Amino acid sequence: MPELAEAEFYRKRWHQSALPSPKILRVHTHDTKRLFRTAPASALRAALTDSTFTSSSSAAKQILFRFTARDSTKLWLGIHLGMTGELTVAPPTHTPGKHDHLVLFTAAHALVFADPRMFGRIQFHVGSEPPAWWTNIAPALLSREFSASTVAAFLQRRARAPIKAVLLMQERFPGIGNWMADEILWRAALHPARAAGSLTPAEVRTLWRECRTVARLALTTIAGCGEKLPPDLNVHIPDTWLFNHRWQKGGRCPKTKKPLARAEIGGRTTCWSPARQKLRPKSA
DNA sequence: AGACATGTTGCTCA
DNA sequence: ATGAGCAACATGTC
Repeated sequence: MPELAEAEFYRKRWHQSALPSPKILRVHTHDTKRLFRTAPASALRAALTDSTFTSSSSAAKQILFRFTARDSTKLWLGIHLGMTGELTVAPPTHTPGKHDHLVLFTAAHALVFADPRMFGRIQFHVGSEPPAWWTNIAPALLSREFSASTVAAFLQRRARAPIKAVLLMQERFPGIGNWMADEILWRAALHPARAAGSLTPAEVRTLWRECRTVARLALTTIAGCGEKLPPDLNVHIPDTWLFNHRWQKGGRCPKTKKPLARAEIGGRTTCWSPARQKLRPKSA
């Protein structure tokens, strides 16, 4: 389920387990074609073995783990979880399963990247400077650079596409995925099929604000505050969000209590509240 | 059995 | 050249 906040959740999970015992003793890889399409698995195994975990970050849907090799070379491991990727922690005796495509063994743990559908991606870089695949990620939703005017300009450029499709474009809305996009549009009271260019300046500003609010709420709710992690995903989402109702049969809008609608918009299944999100902008 | 899945990419057409 | 739409990727679940 990896969008922005889930990526951060999984990053913390690996980070907390790796930190006390940071030496990588052994590296296991499984699929070496699809997931490692930009990073040869053999080179990655050779470089990471006997390296030391140092730090980690997440940005958008991507997770970065930094290591230092024995000769003090810096190593950058990038993981994109795709649709079904997960980072878990197992005992050091863990026997990798069918979908465990990358496993890092320390003295205390096995750090497991599992991805049944293999839509994820593993990237790897050696060198003192951060790689382009990390630095090229668009400015975060919660950064200053993600401004209302930047959003407005982007919506103009994508004027004829449905706003739902535009919110999924990582080049401007890094980390937003299907559920976040629906949550944002629902809070902003904007119909997902509205053409991006049809939004009034006030609507654009509301959309911008709700992008930031949902990003902030998702991060604190799902990835937890500080270093305290919720035990599982999905447990702490309040019923006041659209999230808990969007896939339910006969689901109702938590604000209007009216039935939710579902249709394919922008190539993805979309859920919205017709009583709240109108196709035509309200006439003034 | 068949529909569907919280993502990206590469192709076609306008 | 740029943007919009869609099939493809690979596998599991309801």
